[in-house]
Amino acid sequence: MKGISIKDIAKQAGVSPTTVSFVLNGKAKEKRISDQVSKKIQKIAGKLKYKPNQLARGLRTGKTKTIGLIVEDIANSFFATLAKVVEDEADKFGYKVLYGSTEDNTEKAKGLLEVLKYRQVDGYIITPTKNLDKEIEQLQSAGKPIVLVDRYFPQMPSHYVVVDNYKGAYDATAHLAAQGFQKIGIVTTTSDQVQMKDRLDGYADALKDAGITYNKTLVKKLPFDLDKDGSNEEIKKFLKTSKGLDAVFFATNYLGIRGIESIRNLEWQIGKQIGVVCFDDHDIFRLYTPAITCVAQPIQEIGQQLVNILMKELNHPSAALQQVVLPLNLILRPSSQHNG
Amino acid sequence: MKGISIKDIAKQAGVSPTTVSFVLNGKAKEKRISDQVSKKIQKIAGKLKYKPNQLARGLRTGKTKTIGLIVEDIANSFFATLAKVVEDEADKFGYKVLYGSTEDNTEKAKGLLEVLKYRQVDGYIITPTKNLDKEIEQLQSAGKPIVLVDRYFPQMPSHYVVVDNYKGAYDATAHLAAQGFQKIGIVTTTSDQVQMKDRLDGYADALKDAGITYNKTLVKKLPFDLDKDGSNEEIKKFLKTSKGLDAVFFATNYLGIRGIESIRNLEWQIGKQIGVVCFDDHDIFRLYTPAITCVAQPIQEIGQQLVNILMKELNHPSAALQQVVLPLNLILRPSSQHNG
DNA sequence: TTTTAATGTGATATGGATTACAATAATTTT
DNA sequence: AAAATTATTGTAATCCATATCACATTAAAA
Repeated sequence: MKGISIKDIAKQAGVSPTTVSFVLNGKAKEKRISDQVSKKIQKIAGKLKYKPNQLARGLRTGKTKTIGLIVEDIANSFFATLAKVVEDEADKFGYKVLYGSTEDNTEKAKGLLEVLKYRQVDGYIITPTKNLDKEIEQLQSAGKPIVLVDRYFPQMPSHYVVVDNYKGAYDATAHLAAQGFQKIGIVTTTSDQVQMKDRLDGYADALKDAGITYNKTLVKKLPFDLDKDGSNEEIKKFLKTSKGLDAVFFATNYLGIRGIESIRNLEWQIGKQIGVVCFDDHDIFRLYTPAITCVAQPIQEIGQQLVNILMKELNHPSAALQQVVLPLNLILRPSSQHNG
Repeated sequence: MKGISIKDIAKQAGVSPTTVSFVLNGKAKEKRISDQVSKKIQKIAGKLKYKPNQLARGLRTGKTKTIGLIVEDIANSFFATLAKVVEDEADKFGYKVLYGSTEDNTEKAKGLLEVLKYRQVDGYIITPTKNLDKEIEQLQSAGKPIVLVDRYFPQMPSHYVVVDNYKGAYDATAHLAAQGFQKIGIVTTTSDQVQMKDRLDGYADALKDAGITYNKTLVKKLPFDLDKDGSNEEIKKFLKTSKGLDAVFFATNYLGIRGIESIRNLEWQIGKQIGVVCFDDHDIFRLYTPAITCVAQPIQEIGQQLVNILMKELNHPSAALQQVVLPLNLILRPSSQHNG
């Protein structure tokens, strides 16, 4: 029932707890513990299957070997997959993960940060919400390593791993234009954070470069917390009232999923009546008929980079900012073929 | 940088740490601390924004206010959604969640249990793998509350929250039969754990009750760790070589997703050439053309029950076993309409 | 031979909260 | 007025690992 403590080992080995601690923490050489004693302690620890009490160790050292993962929504396939990668990678370093979803709500995010803070996680991987920069800066200046993901604050120095949202959106839109679509709309979120802003900019610039005039009425913004049915209504209304609209770019995976549903409700033929491209891949996009062209994020790579950067910062904090922008992959499928 | 400790409050209030502890833990009355002192302490604690150090508290009390969540695969939408519900529910009680994925691998599961154990989580929610019963029993007899989910060990007493797999599979299969399908196959996993066994039994009994002979060659079992491409090959082979097969029941959501992909690769028309029903709902099933009939799990309810039972056991351990079997909901869609 | 240095290990304080027990002051009882 | 209660609060031990400093012993250097 009770755990084996360092004292138990010390008693059995006939040495002091200090010596045991040194040996088990690999400081035997440094602290000049004799090989004899060292081996004896190792052996006893092995026999008793000693596992250090992480609470006690954490209390003393201030390190909990735990990282906090704050995502927008763990139920979203992108973040769920990311969580899995992060879990696996962190495990390689002996770290566990405490997670939380913000629902894109700043108050909820602040709450999560606070809980994680007084649970003393060693470092954070955060998908920040709007206005979370102050809290993040506070943590940073308290010496806590933080790596942002999916988005960041342009005016605030920080480590981050993001994707090239601008280019992704640009490529997606340019592709639609190249296919001959003329009136290309975008369904995005009301968020004015950098990742959405970049996507919108990419969309706008691609239009411009294709000689198509940017038309404000073809930009539909939906709030994150609008539910499925509400979104569907809004999207349907947008599609119906945008006369001549022949293609849409959905700026997130869940908007894409809702978009497909809306288009289906309207009984429009994707590919024939309306071209579709979506940001972020998803099983649905691959399997839908017709399959949906998308801009795929390298989730595996994102997760690995996140954890690697965090571990580096935990072990050898450096002044240099690690800012990674990963390329996206435009996957062509029938949904964006004109007259397909 | 440093946190506010109980000592800081004690100093400011001019009392001992003991008194502060009593007051902040709501034991003021019980320990007969005067209202005056009590209020003063509360006020100071509020002003300093005191947050107890969970490590220290955990070390002393043995309670970490953390629960371990072990799922099969956090990237799977069912488990991801469940994780979110569990997170939200646990939060209501002030608990945080440490999670891990087993990949249906017993060794990995054992590793997770061990890590969670020496991290001293207070309780567990576990999707057990095969042969994990011994480890679970050990934890139970060490007094750790455990609630199993999705599956359990029939010969081992434990708390659990599962769904009525037998009836779900029965209803799904019976529905196919009622629609006039004659040669109904099932694609399931090689797992012989109870949830899969029940699904297979439900399938078999429904066939029998419909006067259809159970045909062993119409049962295709795939190992969990077979990758997407491998599964697709196997499923295609199965579909092609089962002469006269006119409907399939996929026993898990990921098998269903792969099944749809396989059928699509074969260029068969779901609904027309082959009826399809799947266990577990998914965005894809709702949106696919034709939409896929499925047996939907009440994820919200599952998560709530899990956390509620766990909290009850954490606070007032009882001898009674909480064993919840939730009903499933057969959602009819075009994929299972004969000649549809 | 004496001093200095190296070697190997232990005693103790620390981190922060909880709790068994002790202690003091205030009140009531006899 | 002395004794017995009761009301309030404090002291110190505890959970366990770790870091600092100290100490004893032996070997090397002066």
